[in-house]
Amino acid sequence: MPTAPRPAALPRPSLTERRRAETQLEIARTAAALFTERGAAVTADEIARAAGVALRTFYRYFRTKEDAVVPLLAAGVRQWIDDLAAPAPDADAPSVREALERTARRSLTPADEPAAEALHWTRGLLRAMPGDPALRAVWHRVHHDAEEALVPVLARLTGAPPLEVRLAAAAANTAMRIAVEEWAAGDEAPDDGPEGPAALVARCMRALTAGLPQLEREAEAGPA
Amino acid sequence: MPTAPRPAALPRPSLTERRRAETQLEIARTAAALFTERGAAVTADEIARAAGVALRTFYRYFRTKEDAVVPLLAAGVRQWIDDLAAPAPDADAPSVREALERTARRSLTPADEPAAEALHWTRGLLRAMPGDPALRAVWHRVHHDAEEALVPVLARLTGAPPLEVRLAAAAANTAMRIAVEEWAAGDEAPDDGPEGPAALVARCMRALTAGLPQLEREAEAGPA
DNA sequence: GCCGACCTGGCACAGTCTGCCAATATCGCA
DNA sequence: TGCGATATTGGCAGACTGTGCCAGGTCGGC
Repeated sequence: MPTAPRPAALPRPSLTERRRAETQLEIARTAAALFTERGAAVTADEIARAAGVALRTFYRYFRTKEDAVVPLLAAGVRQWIDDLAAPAPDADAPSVREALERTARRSLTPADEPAAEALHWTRGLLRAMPGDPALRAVWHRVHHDAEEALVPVLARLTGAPPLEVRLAAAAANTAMRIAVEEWAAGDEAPDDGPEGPAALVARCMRALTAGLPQLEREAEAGPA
Repeated sequence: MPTAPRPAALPRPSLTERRRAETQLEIARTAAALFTERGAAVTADEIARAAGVALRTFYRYFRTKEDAVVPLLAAGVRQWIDDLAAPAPDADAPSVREALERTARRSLTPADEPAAEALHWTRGLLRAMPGDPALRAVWHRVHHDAEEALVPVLARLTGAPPLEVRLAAAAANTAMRIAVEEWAAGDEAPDDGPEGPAALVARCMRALTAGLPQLEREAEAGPA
């Protein structure tokens, strides 16, 4: 994860560090813009030039061409998990399911400009994915990492045995992924419609953590 | 999907076709062997030479280097979905959940040599994945395709609305993925131990489709 | 025996990604 | 203010990936 995990107590990220972060974000933005409009056809050199850096520099910021969009795609998920991991300040402890749903909602309701921007680019990139397998691979890698990061958090929150924790992490992560995918596939013009991503993720989270009653009904055999 | 979808009613796959399939499987085996022992370091040229074909020929069978192992990784999943899609012959229609669990079990209980071999290589490849992101990407791509293939099948079986169907497909697919991953991570010497993949997938499927009660319990806040 | 379809291999080439070195900017310290 | 330590940047060479193109070989039908 390229986003620096600095101790959060330093008011001065050392100026050089800030420039670095700014450069990285600038490359990410450029890459996202190019990918959304031309798909897999864009070359690493193009991204680098458009972002105003040399090709060699680009590869110092990102290991692969597609990695350039990871900061944008991972922003929401990262905030979600961090939020979930933070001990609830004053709210009396709800069930873990409620905590998952609440934090997921919050992570999909952009609070500041960067969050809104990341969500916007995520939508654009998701729409470009059907035609670009490599881009889809990044999306799945982001969620694979999220699933792994979710495990220790849920282990602490539930105290359940390892396999159950993994399944819970996978279920929660899947709810988040599908909610965002479905939202991005929809065609509401502005970024927030009647069925925004936050509302969707709540429905998905509830369905996946509370069980899928549709599967228990007797199978109504259709025609051959 | 490289595996040819021929009509199943032809006893003669045309000899040339058989040679082709044999060559493809041979390349896949070779690639799996090399990947399991040396990880991402193997080159496409090595795989091709070891399989006895030219580099150019290798790329006629597979679009990318890692794609070479897809026939092995996808075999089980493919059989699972086909089995689920086939109308139950004589058994009285159980719930969809039971059908999912039963077919999943069956797909992880190798019936013939090729199935056992695919499972064996899958295990080896999964163990090589932590050190090889590209290999992990193939694994996730296989499961992404499986999730998509599952949607129409579950739509027919349940008659549920689109979003619920997608969630059910994702849940079932996740159960399968995690069961195999956990089985591969275990250290039972032979291919089948006390907790084989079939038993594991049954547990995972039940947990993910019937709900996760652990998440509903009050969160027992641990120490800060 | 000839012809067309297909598989195969070799070659050239654009693109990806890395190692190495020189030039430049920044920071800490005297 | 000036100097050395450190870090960022860019250019270049090179291995590897993946594709288009063309030539040679095999198998089938006419």
